[in-house]
Amino acid sequence: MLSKKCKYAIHALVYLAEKYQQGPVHIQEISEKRNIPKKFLEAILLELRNAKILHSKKGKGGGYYLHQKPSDINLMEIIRLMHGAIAMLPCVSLNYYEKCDECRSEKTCGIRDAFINVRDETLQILGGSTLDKILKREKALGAK
Amino acid sequence: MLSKKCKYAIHALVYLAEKYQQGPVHIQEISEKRNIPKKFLEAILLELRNAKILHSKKGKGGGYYLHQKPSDINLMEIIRLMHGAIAMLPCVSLNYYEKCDECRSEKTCGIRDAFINVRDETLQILGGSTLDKILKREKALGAK
DNA sequence: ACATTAATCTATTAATTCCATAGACTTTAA
DNA sequence: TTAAAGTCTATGGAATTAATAGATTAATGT
Repeated sequence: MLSKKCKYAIHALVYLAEKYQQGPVHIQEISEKRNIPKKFLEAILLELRNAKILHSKKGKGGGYYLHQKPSDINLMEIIRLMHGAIAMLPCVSLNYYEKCDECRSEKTCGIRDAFINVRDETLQILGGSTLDKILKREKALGAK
Repeated sequence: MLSKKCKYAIHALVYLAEKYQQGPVHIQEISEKRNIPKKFLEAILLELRNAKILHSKKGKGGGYYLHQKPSDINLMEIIRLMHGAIAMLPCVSLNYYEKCDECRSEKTCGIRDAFINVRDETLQILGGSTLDKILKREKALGAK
């Protein structure tokens, strides 16, 4: 299951995608509109900013806004950044690889194979889920 | 990421599949051969037994053994039992459904769709990964 | 009947991760 | 120069996960 942090990040980014090219949006607004604890959201947005997904502007009239186009930001990268590995086992993770300490030999492990397939399918789907697609879908479903 | 408990369960079951129809195997042996803390393993095997995946026999010559054929036990059911939901969001889980409290409306949520696809692909793969296939693969890869 | 073997049950503790909040500091615009 | 808003550091609590300890129960062979 994804962490709250990660879900909050996705919701916040979708919200910002909706306001793309409309100037900075402040934390307070996102926090209220999407029911995310403000202080927690601060930390999340900061991290997204350090990852160059968001830009920010301090002071009056400041706030956060997307650094990239909504069509260039996808769920795969958001999840990797905010949650960590996407794979179900550390030993099949591309970005967060670690040796499974309960395994004897990766070469002869019959279990990894299935999890490699799961990983690849998952990356495929999440990598193709961009913010603009999510937004389009919400509009099609009638979200206000 | 899967919990250790779940990984231990998978390894123990593969070990027992290897000894299928060769009589009860005791906890101690599985624990030693697969580097699983004995006491922790006890609890795991007990749970698998309560779920009718294993049978047990007490006393001298006792131990655990598969209740079903290795071709009838797959990773999907093991994970659901030992780890919980397979979906990445509670609101798209088939067996552990819960409303996402940070979401406003499931009907108009543009995010769920991708996670439903991930879930379905994952179930497909894990559901087809049976103990006997895992064993065959290990033999093919040259595990002793 | 008895001793031994091995699973079962009940508690408890330790470690880790996750979620959330507090408060001081910095930058920017009006 | 004052108010608005992001930035940084630190901390606390809750929940979950991992592991251990000790007593009990059941089956088996002699």
